[in-house]
Amino acid sequence: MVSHKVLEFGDDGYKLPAQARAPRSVRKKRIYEKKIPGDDKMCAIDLLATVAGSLLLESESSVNAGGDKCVVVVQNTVKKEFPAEENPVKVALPYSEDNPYQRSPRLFDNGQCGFSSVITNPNHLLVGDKVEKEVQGFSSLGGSDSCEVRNFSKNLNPGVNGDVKPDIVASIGSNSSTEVGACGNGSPNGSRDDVNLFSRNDDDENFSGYIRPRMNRPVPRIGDRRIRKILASRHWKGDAKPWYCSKRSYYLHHHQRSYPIKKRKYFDSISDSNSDDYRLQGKTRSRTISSMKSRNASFVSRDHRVRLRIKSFRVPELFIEIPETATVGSLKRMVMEAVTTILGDGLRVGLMVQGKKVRDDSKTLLQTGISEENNHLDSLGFCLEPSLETTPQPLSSSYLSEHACDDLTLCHDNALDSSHQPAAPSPADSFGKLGTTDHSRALIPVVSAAMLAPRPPNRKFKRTEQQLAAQRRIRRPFSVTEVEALVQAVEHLGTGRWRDVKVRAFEDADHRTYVDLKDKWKTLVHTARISPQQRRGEPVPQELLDRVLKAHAYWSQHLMHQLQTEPPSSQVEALI
DNA sequence: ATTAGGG
DNA sequence: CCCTAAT
Repeated sequence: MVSHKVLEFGDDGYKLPAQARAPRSVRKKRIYEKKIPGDDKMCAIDLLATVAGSLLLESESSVNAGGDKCVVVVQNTVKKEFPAEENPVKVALPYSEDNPYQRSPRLFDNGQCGFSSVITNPNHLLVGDKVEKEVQGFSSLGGSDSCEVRNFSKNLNPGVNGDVKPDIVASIGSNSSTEVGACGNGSPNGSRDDVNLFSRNDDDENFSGYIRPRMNRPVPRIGDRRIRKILASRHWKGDAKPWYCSKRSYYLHHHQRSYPIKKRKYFDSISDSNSDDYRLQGKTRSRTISSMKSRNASFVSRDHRVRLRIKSFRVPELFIEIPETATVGSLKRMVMEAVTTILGDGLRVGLMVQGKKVRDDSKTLLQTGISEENNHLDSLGFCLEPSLETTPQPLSSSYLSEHACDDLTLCHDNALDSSHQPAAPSPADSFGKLGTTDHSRALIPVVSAAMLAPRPPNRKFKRTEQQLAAQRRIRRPFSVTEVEALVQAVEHLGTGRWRDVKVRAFEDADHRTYVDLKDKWKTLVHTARISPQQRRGEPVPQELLDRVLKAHAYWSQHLMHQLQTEPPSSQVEALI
């Protein structure tokens, strides 16, 4: 097995750090960014089967919560303290004497940092400290060996069938008391044995990536974009060779060293694979997804470098309150229906490595740190999140789903926080309850209108520098080749049509947005105006800088003509 | 979704 | 690169 751990640079000469930020969920996919169909989709049925299968009544206990009901804890949990007044449950629930759901058990979320749902008797309303108490009680059951990862964002409509938006973190491995990822630092080593993950070298492929500005080079159009890219890469490989070595050495000597110490760790942990390599992406991604499709799936395929075995997903912490007189069968049914409801709205998979969400689907596993050598398996975690595609429209829906991931991270930080400040709950997202119409049959989400209000910013969980850094897209200096392509495009299109510039010259460079190009042009103009001594980074040929100034001047004069039309080629020629 | 400009 | 305001 050969692992690419040595620093290497693609033909375009720069290294891509491991933690390139994925597009935030908020960010819309760029229109020119093609999606690979079915990529991050999971079959809800599979998930349901999976989760349902792994649903375990790990600790079961009767808690005298008053009346004739008993409470069952479905999973271990570490108690999260939080101020009662911030407990969303305290918000008055739409319950009244004539509430149609009164006669039915209901299930709701207590608003803890993560998922926790309770099925209570009718007429029983948990409020503030009450919930706090019960939670405390449960936590003792779970012991200290487990930190349950949970986050269950619900979007519920008052009084009617609503949407349940689960954000479930699944555990990897068979150690049922160990959670990995989001909240889970409880048992750092617990999952190791249960996650098989190793890499092998693929002889057939090399993983250098190539930025390939299209410039005027026609690319053979084949249906599959990826294929096209592969061809493009190979095509360029030859062209790029001549300057590969010098580029590489340049970056070794200058760029790597010039990186802030803080960031340099990236380099150490990155694999050699360049994230610009399109070839790698489909493979690893689909592998990860598919491996999660079946419970206890084992992957023994030799065709992939990384093999993951995910024993099962785990449902979030789940509290159930049910009358003692209820039958075991009804309890089972209730749990099943609850899970079904949770999963009903469609899910997608989230990946966490060392407590940090990996949002960028285009990152390779190696870049993410998922490799045999540099594995972070201790903190490798998958979670189920509300599927954005399937996400229903109701008001808070988008809000909740957008922040579901953040909550996980926040939970994690809190779990790690020794000071253990009262964990501010996420008032809105974790709050909700499920009711049943006819005696533990269909679960009907119910929610108060207060839930629909946007969640106030949580100051206690201000994003840390690290988090912000992780969010930030990685810096990718423009290569001379790219600059050349950019200059040429601007010469033709002007400085106000960055979208066109993007399509024209950088369509295949997915990491270059038109904003990036615009910004680069801005800096290019600036660079061209300052003395060579003040310039930093890879030197841009003076010839190009001259063209930059020339084009900039030209288009400054011809703003009116910039509408839609290119200047006569003669002028362009003259421009160049 | 794009553009423009400040940070 | 990020973030925003304005289109």
